[in-house]
Amino acid sequence: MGRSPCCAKVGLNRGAWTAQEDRILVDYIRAHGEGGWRNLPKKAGLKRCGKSCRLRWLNYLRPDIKRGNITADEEELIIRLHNLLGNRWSLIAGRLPGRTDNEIKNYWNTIVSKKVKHQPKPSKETKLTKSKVIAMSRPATQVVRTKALKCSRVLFLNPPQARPQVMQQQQHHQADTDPATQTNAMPVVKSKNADGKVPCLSGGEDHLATDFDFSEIDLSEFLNSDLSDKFRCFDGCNYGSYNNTSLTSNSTSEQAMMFSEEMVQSWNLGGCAQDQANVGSNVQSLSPLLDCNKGEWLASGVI
DNA sequence: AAAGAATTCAACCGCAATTCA
DNA sequence: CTGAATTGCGGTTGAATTCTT
Repeated sequence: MGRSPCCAKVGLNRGAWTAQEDRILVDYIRAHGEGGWRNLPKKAGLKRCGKSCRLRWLNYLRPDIKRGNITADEEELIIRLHNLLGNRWSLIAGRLPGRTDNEIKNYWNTIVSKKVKHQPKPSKETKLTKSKVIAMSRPATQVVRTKALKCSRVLFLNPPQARPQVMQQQQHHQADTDPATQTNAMPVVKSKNADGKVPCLSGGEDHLATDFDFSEIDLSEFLNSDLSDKFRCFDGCNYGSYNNTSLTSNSTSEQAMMFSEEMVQSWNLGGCAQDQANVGSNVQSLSPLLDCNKGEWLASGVI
């Protein structure tokens, strides 16, 4: 016996939604909340398939939908995320508040893919960030992952130990409460190999930042390679605590984002320009890959 | 101004993943 | 544990709109 259809399609409206249908759907969801899509049309009095109602709500009627053109910053982020994640539109949309997966998918298919296709390879003189170079110089078809993979462990870069000059700045600004100028305590995250045999990506415990060249890591390639399975990630409960953020295996993706962003800010206080660029690029590249679902992490390419 | 071509994007479809009984 | 029901996702379609000739 095959799967039963999501709804009886006979007698249902199809095609573009009318203003009246929109109003009925919005009113119903305001009163009863989201979910129960299968029975929603009958209860709300709509001659629509439940799936259609869900799609209409998520892609168009939701109050937090952002209207207007995609900005240049958003486009850059889309390109970078697509380079890392492939056509996983919902994950990409999750990093662009107010944008829907459908919108981003359409935008990519109509605008960005053409731009990337016709993008000339950057010359040595062209000043581009590492992420831009990665995004623009690779074919869009390199990463093809149609579904997120669930993993039980997560790859995480071992942050460098605090540099002396950063520690001084940090003490200097300790009483500063202005968020625009506030500096944060350096994160101290120790790698811990469970059996001591599997190498940690950072190169081992107490590895100094100066000994570790972030520029040698191409995170997206790493995550998509067989190597990713051979490296051990942090297996302790606590990946690090920092300011008010503690990153654990139970952290939400928002906390992971905040954590990585704070680390970038903090690292950017010290080190040479190249260090800052490399660290920022790698950590920011990593954060979109992190997602949390009931304590289990999702990461592209790491199983 | 009109016709055809090209583009855009909302909506649909089928399948996979997840939840539920 | 199993199978059905439900939800979510990405690919595709086609009507509406815009552009070009």
